[in-house]
Amino acid sequence: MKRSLEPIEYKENTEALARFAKALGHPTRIAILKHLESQSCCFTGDLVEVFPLAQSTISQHLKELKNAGLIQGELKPPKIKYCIDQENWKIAKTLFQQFFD
Amino acid sequence: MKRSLEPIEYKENTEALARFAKALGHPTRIAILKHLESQSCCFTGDLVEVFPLAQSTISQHLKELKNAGLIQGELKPPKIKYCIDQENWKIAKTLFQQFFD
DNA sequence: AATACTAATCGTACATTTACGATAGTAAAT
DNA sequence: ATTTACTATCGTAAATGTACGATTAGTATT
Repeated sequence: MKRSLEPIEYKENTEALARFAKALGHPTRIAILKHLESQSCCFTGDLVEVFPLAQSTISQHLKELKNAGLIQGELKPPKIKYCIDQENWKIAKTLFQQFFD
Repeated sequence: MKRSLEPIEYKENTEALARFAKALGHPTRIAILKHLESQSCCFTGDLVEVFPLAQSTISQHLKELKNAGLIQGELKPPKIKYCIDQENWKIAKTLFQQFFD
């Protein structure tokens, strides 16, 4: 490829919205977030039982959601309790609201 | 890979939301949609002038947005006028609203 | 019929994503 | 100090995404 270096500069909100959207761009991650919303929190193991996916795959999806800032993990040894990151959740919500008018 | 065949079945709304989110998961496509919202409509050529991307790349992004149902193209020879697909736009808006409560 | 204009599609290269099993890490309990 | 329980990370394979230039296709206009 001859991918143009010096990547395009978009407005910060555009980049942020795209990042959130990308994180939401897989049904498993949507389902995980819905689950977190209803349960308010849960452990990795809970999800592994709910979804027919390998533990490592679930963990990978959780990592992406965490990187996007949509969830946060709290050490509850030997488990890890994942919750919605309320602050960023609100930001994402606002961005999508604004975007759709 | 040993990708598990027989893909997971999610609720229709979950799949739909993920599809929309995936289409929104790139800053260029967000920017294109914002442009369409402000102009209400535009031609492919307009976008090629606005973004420092090859014409084929823009066309590719438009195709994805069209496949996701977010935009629709109207033949206006020799150009093609793209507009937001209001019906699906409303559906997407509702899905995101519901998702974020 | 030939030309001009616009946009889609093709072919290609590299990056990223998604999935898996296997392994490593961490903290409590024995 | 070992063992146990849970989760992250590594390594890998295949699919998908993103970008480009070149080509093709479609629709007036000449």
